[in-house]
Amino acid sequence: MIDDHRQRILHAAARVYAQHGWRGATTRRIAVEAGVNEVTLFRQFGSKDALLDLMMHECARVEQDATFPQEPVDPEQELLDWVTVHHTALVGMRAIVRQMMSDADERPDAANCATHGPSAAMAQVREYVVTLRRHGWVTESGEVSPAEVRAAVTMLMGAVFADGMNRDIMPTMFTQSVPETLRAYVRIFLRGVGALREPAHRTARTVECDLTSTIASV
Amino acid sequence: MIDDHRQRILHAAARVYAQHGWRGATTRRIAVEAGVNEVTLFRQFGSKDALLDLMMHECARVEQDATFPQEPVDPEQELLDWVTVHHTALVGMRAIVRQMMSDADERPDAANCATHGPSAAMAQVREYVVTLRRHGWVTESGEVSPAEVRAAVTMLMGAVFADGMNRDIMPTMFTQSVPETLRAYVRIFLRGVGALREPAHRTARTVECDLTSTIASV
DNA sequence: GCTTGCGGCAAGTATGTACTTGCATTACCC
DNA sequence: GGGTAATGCAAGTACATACTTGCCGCAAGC
Repeated sequence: MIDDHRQRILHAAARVYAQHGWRGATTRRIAVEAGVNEVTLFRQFGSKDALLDLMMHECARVEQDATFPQEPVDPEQELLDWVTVHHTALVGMRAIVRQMMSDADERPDAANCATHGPSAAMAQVREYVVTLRRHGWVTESGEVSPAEVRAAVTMLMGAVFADGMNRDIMPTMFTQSVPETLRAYVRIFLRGVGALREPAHRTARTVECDLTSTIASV
Repeated sequence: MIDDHRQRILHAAARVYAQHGWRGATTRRIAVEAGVNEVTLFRQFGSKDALLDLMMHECARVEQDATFPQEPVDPEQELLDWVTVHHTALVGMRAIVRQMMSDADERPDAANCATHGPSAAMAQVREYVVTLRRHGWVTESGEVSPAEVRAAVTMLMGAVFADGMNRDIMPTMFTQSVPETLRAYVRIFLRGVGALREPAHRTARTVECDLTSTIASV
């Protein structure tokens, strides 16, 4: 197959780029990594820049298949599952994302590629929060402003992003395991947006924010 | 002054490195940026690697002077002030931090340098949370586990980090202004750790997590 | 069987980069 | 005024990188 070579080169380019960045991803290194002759690389893609541009666009086309249910049943678990999928994906791509972020100045395409995934994910969570509200899981009363709900989504995404990106190089900042931490992120997020254990219109129960103990103490 | 030259070169190296990374920070570019002859650079520092290593260590020595009060009075405002200082500092350093994170693989020193600041900041917040608890601002009852409090600190730091690092290249993820967003982060954090509006031992009042409306509805 | 296209191989070109050397200039200290 | 140390300048060395060219082998299609 002809495309076999092209794919192998593209994947090799991604690996080398993830490790060494744009300048460090030399045609020689990519060729060695792909197990092909360096000249083949130029014959197939024209130039190093064209190859790396193509690699980046292919990279941006990768789609997440994590979705939220139309009808929320257990928000904490659903959010945790979703966050776990994205965290795992991010950890797998963190090296390449780091390179893209540092190359964003000189290669605008890199920024676009790195931005694509997170933006789509963000939109998903925002939509899920709307669903939660529609189903009565998120309180509508003035206690939590809509602006704060939006910021909460940003906060959750930012925390997951920072966790996935930095956990390996800043071990002192992450003393707990990934699942434990992610669950805490989700719980704090839900508490932050005033999500209830049960939809408000079904049963008027206590707030997730552990009203039980508080009310008991009052 | 002799050191005038050294300082100018070091600062120029930092600027060039922030924009182009290790490989892109060529001795020629640094020399032009510093307004000195390229040879001077070698005579002063020996080699490019020695110069950049020194620059990084100087960079890591920069200390934050933001502190928390011994006696918390208004946790939301105190945290907001602190977070704002760090966010501003991070935004000012985001270019160089991005480069350090992507160079972490090849230059371990870069990782150390980039890690130093955040680690110290993290420790400060952790300590402040302990202070809050000691002064009765953070509930001790089982509603929020200590593990979750620790994760909340990580979450807050991660969100601030991600905000400072990504706001410029992912504008779609940040629809609100910086002060607005930071305040929301802090409020969600406080709600997440179960911080009260008033210390528990002074007045048994409602929880920040808007118990007022909830209790009223019960 | 012959063409056609693709890939490997060897060599070469042009440019950039790190770093060196030798010499002239300048400024400061005694 | 002379010695000394730092700097600028011009040139050069050694190596890496992006990219080209020409030749050869090979496998598939007609």
